[in-house]
Order: sequence, then C-alpha cells, then structure tokens
Amino acid sequence: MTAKSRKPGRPRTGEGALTRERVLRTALAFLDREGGESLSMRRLAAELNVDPMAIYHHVSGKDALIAGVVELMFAELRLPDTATGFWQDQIRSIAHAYRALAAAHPNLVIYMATNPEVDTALSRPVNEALYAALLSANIPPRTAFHAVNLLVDFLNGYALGESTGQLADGSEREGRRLLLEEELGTQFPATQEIMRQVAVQDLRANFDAELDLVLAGIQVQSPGTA
Amino acid sequence: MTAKSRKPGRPRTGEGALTRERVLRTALAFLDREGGESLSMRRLAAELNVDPMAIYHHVSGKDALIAGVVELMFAELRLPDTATGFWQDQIRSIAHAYRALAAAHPNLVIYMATNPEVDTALSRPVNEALYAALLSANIPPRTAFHAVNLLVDFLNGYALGESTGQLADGSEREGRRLLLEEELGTQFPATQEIMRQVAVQDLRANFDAELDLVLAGIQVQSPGTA
DNA sequence: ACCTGAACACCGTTCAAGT
DNA sequence: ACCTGAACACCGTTCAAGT
Repeated sequence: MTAKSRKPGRPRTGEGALTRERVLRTALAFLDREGGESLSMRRLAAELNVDPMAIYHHVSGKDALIAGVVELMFAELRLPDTATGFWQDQIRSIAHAYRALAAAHPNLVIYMATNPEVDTALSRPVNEALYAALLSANIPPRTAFHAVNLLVDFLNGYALGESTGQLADGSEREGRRLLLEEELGTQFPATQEIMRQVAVQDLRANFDAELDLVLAGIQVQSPGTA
Repeated sequence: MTAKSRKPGRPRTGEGALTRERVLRTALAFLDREGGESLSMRRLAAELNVDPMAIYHHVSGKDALIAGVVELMFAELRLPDTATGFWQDQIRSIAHAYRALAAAHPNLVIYMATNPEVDTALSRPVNEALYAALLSANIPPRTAFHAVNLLVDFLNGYALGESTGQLADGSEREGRRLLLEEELGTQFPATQEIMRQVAVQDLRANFDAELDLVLAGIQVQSPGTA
C-alpha cells in the first residue's frame, strides 16, 4: 500500500529532491522527537524515503550530520539586538535566549555543550554579545574575560542538567524531598536542613537566582562600576 | 601464538575469575585510554579474554556498565574531610577536588555530567559538603540552595568544556587569538578588544577566577556574613 | 553458577554500479 | 550529478546450550 517506489537514478524533480537543507531539517525534527540514541543514518534515510547512501552525498558522515544539525539549531538563537539599559539586564536577556534555545531542543543540548565546533564558531555571537554588555559598563577586561567564561560554563551546565532531568518538576522534587527526610537525614544533615527551609517558589526560580549570583559576583569584582 | 584458549563452562579459578569489579575496572581503563566512541561490549570482552556474553552476567547491559564505571570514578573523589577555615576556602577545596576528578578522567566527564543517576546519588556527598560549608558561615538557606546549584552547574560546565578541548592550551589559544585579529576584528569587536587586553596568566588561571566570581556573588547576597 | 556460541536485528561506511 | 544496492566490518542483546 505505502509508496515504497524508490527507483535508481536521478530524483523526480519537485518536493522529492534531496537537499542538504532537507536532510538536516529532517534530522533535527527526528532528534527532537526521538533523541540521539535512536538516530541512525538508516532510520533517517527511511524517514526521507531514500536509500541510506543518498544522505552521504549531502553530508560527509554522521558526525558532520550532527554538526550541521547543531548549526541549524544555533541559527534559531534570537539574541536581543539592542544593547541598551543596565548591563545586568542585557546579560539576562542573552542568558534567557540561550536557555530558551536549549529548552526548545533538549535532546540536542548534549551536542551543543559537547561539540568542539560550537565554541569555535557557533557561540561566538553569544560571546560577543556578552562581552559587549560588559564593556559597555566599563567592566575591566580581565573581569569581563572570566565573567564570560563563567557565564558560558553556567549556561551549559544548567542546560545540561535541565535536559537530563536533573532539575525535575514539582512532583518528582517532592518525592526526593520526602526521601531526604526519611532516609538521608543523618547521612546528609546539611542537605536536609536546606531542603527543609527552601520554599517551593525557590525551586522554580532557580535559573534567575543562579544568574543573579553570577551578576552580583561580576559587579563586586568590577571596581568603579554602577 | 597468543593464548586464545577460551573454553566453555566455569572459569579456571584464580586471576581469570570474572568479577563485576574486574569488568568495571577494565571498562574504566579502556574508557580512559580510548574514549567512549570506541567502547563496545565486544571489545571489552576481548580485553577481558572472555566471550561477549560473559559480561552480561555481571552487568545488565551497556548502560548499566557505564553507570557502574561512573560510580567507580566517583569513588575516587577525595573531598576535604575537615570543615574548618573560611567558607570560601572550604568551597575552593571541594571545587578543586571535583575538577581534579574530571581532569583525571576526561573521557568520562560527559557521562558524569549527563547520567541522571549522578545527581540523585553519586554527587550527594559533594552537595552535602557544599551545603555544610555555606551553613557553617550562616549563609541564608535560600542563598545556599541557589549557590550550590550554581556551583554544580559551573563545575559541570567547566569540566565539560575542558574535556572537549574548548579550553585549549597555550599554543592553540595563540592561534585563535591571531585568527581573531585578522579575520573577526570587524565582526566581533568586543571579543577582539577583550582578547587584546587579557594577559596570558589570565588564560591559565581561568578556573580559580571563575570560582572567585561565584564566591563573591554568594558573599554579597548573604546579608550579615563575613 | 558462570561461561560459551550461534543467531537476530541492527549499525556506519566503501565501492561499483545505474540513469 | 545524484541516487541505488550489495557488501564489509562491525554493533547490543536473546536464548539455548555446555560444564
């Protein structure tokens, strides 16, 4: 019944034409849907209704495929285009944009934080925006340098934690809390003490609270700055 | 020539006995040597001079194997046992211990920062030590909670960056710097400005500088604390 | 109880064709 | 130029044996 009518030779013109773009878009959708464990050249080919080897004409291999997908994802990053207002707010919007991108593609976060190509080329606009914000506030270069490195490490670390479910939602958190009270009270007293005193809204506002700590640190280490 | 004398049935007693411990230790050594891409149940079996399926008697599958290896790695973590002195120094030694562990097993960092089991069980001693340090300084629970989350995100983000070579050593850095001057000066002016002004020793002292920013942030957000 | 060996359902990729 | 198809050298894992 299903049209498995693949024939050798050139493709029929029109929507059936295989492009690098179409290969990457399909791979991105697949990864979002099924995750990296499930992605294979052969499954992707089946999705494209094409012989497995057809893909290799548009992408040199699986690694290059994933690199291309990451590139496609980074193209979705919408950095704030105006650099006005407090530097803290500038950095907040950049950080939020980065986090939103990661949250939109949780299955890709691991490649985003892992691929060496990312730091070299793709994340340069992010770095530039962060540097620009800090320089606009006359923050010393040395501080700015370390601050940007810290921000990137924090963003990647947070995104990775969020994507692997370390930051579980309310119900699971509650379960963990109970577990802490019962079983681990004596083994991990400080942890228990903190968990007892932390309110639910603090669990939710985690990202902004962590970011605020970073921003506060940058501010104190920047003499002569508002 | 080589002794490929595997026979069916029970193992010869003595050093040939396959244990979960021996399986995991061999896998850890293999991962340190060749990395995660190269690890397969079959290669590991060959290393152990054993049929591939023998491994499954000590470990339920590949995922469990890796989880076990990560557990083994975390057992190497040497947290400072005395909680005295400034809370900043306490946190510094915990952070250094974590970083040293990651640096000792760069190929495992990805599993360490990725495995959901890690946060739930293995990193609890790290969290506890961090919480204890902060509580000993009377830092408010809400701040302590976010501070520990930030520290963990930073540590994972930094370790991941270091392990994937994003923080390259001197020579490669220098190459990147030149590239920035030549090609990207107009596209990324703020980045170029920073790179021009940052000294070489700042590139080296990155970890401690980032950590200092975090510590400064925690301190300012903790009213009534030294 | 612990290990083997064949078998199953997959992989990524090379290479020689087809149109 | 672009796609196919067979083939190669691998995978993880199940299942039925062996001792």
